[in-house]
Amino acid sequence: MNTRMSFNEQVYALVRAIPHGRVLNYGRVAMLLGVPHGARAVGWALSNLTANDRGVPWWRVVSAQGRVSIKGAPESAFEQRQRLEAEGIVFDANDRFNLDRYLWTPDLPEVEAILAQAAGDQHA
DNA sequence: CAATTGACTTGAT
DNA sequence: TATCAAGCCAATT
Repeated sequence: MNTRMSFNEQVYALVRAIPHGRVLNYGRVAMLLGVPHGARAVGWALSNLTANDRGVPWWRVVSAQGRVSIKGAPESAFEQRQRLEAEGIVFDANDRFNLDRYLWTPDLPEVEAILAQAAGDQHA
């Protein structure tokens, strides 16, 4: 076996595991995947999400500053905010929220299990 | 194989 | 606190 998932696929697998009402910033996703400075790569991966990848809660991935960040698509940014608010996340007057309060902090073993299972499903 | 592109981050101003 | 410039990375061309 050892069907290695591409970085993008690993990103999708991890994002899929983010619990309802919790969030993860781009940099942390990269870090959990073993790439400490791959934040931009994570953004690139999510920007390439298509209708086929539905099921990936992309709105739970935010900036390290506690704000939504979708360039060139104000509508999508608004949609992201609405989805987050629907899950209980409260924004302040500056369109920001306390990241530490909603940040998902999975254990490393947990992350590995998630990736391993995703890789397995893909194989099957 | 080099250049380009982005839903990022951080440190300096 | 708000801006700006430089790093950093995977995927695409």
